[in-house]
Amino acid sequence: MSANFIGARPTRQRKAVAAALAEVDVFRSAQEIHQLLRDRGEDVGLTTVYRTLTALAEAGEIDVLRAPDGESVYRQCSTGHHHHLVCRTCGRTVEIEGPAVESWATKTARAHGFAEVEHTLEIFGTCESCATHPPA
Amino acid sequence: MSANFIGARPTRQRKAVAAALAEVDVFRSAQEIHQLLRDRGEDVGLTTVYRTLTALAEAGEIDVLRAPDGESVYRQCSTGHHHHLVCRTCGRTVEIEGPAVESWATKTARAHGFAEVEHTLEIFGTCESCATHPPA
DNA sequence: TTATATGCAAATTATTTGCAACCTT
DNA sequence: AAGGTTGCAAATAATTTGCATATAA
Repeated sequence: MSANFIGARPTRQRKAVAAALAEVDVFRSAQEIHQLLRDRGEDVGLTTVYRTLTALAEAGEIDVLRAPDGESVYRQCSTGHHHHLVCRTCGRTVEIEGPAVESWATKTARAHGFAEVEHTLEIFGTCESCATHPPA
Repeated sequence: MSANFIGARPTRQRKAVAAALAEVDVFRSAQEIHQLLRDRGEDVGLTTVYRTLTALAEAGEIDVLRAPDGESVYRQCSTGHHHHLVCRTCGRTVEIEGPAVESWATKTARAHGFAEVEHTLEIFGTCESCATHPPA
């Protein structure tokens, strides 16, 4: 039904943020996206970038992750439950699934008397490309 | 060899922080620990609490986690690799192990060409006690 | 028109750092 | 005495909020 847009109004700035997210398979922070748009001449206020990302995340259209340094980073992902395999050097991300892990997590939690179980799982490593062509 | 202490000097404030950590099986933020010590009359500067927690974490004596709101929270854990099952209501934490998940994570990452693989995994739920006696 | 969206500036919050005074060895 | 340690105050940094202005419908 709905276009893949945010609220009721696909404004220039919202389209710009959405477009930036659509281009890469890397988790990006609000600050990075803001800078990226600025570099290409698309001026969007930092506040608006934050608001747009928050809205998209709440709508479930993008995934949020906490970078190890505490920044929130965003990425456009496929729908449904999945986890991430992230290159700690270039940030390239692969979506992965692990049905066995899902059931194990739920089972383990229940065994300890926990209900309404959720979990987070991220895998970090160095991707082949980064291992081969180390950064400058 | 080493006592379970931090740097070279077991000062009053470092002991106080270590003691506070030893008392509970809950992840606590620096701010919370600072307040807790203050309440019991053990005055320790917030800066020192931060520094002590950071040092303990780097020494591997405590675990750090990012609370969903971005705060860093700390807890004294057993040594060795493990994960956490955390009650989202009271914060009570159970340490869990999942050998199958470990190998799955590594295998999956390698299959995608990733090396030097690490992972993070936390399970959240509502513990029995909190489900039974809901908070005020 | 009219509610929604934007963006600047100011406020918040968590954490870090400069630096002088202090305490442990 | 000598160097690690402390803590206040100020500095950072990411993110949020107030509010007047601009804009999509």
